[in-house]
Amino acid sequence: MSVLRPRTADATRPSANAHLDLHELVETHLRRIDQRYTSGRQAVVQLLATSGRPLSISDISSAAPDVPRSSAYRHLSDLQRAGVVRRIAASDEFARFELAEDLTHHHHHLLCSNCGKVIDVTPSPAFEATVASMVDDLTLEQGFHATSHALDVIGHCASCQAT
Amino acid sequence: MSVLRPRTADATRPSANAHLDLHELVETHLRRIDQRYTSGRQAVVQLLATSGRPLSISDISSAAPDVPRSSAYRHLSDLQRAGVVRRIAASDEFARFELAEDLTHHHHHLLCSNCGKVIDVTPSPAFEATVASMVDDLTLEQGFHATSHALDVIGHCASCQAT
DNA sequence: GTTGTAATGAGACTCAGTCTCAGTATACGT
DNA sequence: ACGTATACTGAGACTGAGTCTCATTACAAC
Ligand SMILES: [Mn+2]
Ligand SMILES: [Mn+2]
Ligand SMILES: [Zn+2]
Ligand SMILES: [Zn+2]
Repeated sequence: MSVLRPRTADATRPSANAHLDLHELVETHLRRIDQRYTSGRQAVVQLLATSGRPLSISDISSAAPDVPRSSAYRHLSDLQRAGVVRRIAASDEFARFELAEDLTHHHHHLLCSNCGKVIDVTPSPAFEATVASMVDDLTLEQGFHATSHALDVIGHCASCQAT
Repeated sequence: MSVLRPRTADATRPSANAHLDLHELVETHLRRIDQRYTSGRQAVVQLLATSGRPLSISDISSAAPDVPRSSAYRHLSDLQRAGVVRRIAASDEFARFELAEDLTHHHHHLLCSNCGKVIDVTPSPAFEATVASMVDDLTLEQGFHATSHALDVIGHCASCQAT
């Protein structure tokens, strides 16, 4: 039983709490590769789930100082192997991490080329349908097998436009 | 006068050779920031111009062993400052470099998540118009000022599908 | 409890990328 | 042609995000 994520479920509303569902799903994913859902991993997943944006290792370290850096790296890598976490490359030198789209929803990123900030944006279904068919076209003649796509918008965030 | 790129122009056809145009354009960009277009920089630009795909430092080093690594890094960084080169993050840990779209044309990338290979693909104008308007939509409500976009398709290249 | 396996923390280590500095090349003014 | 200022270069030291090792600890199963 973890202080970080008390799992005392409210039995009267089995599926009411999205957080419980998320963590149970994560646990399933980990179990599938014979891994346990320990408190350190829970802490990392909890951070990613509530941040609203991809987090760097520094973000994670300062938000959860009790999780050692080397463990945080390993947690993220294990969670990635389990299909729970996705690593993304931002405009700066630091990798960012977010929950896999299977556990959240498909979305894209605005990357600030000045400060490195990454902002989540969710496009309309119509947009996505268009993108998907375009991706098929691009992909076909190269003998390339597409598994996903990423539409990044590069520019300057609101705070960096003051400069 | 460089052995790497003889600039003896054929005066009878002033604009017939695209390579000459490219290098003159690069020189202009460099001059704009008080930089010279030296032979090492020429070698790097020549490689990027003829490769047909983004190159890693290793690619560049093995294709031009006479250019020291530290100089190659510096050339790329200087050329990037001059707006001639663009750095892109692939699926692996290694950065890739390509000529800026101002000097070539707008295009996108297929990233192999297995071997890290990057393939250039050029979408239709209709596609691009769609993407551009979608980008505007995504961007508007965030107070974000977009300067460019990148549509990456992640998957497995033809050679890696045999596995 | 015993045993096998997974997880952890501390810190050594790797290596892509950056920085320093002494020496060299190039442009420009006279 | 010469002097001067500034850009450029190569060698190698250095940085630091990310990885690996290993001794120890937690967990799950029987
Ligand atoms: Mn995201
Ligand atoms: Mn490209
Ligand atoms: Zn910013
Ligand atoms: Zn491949």
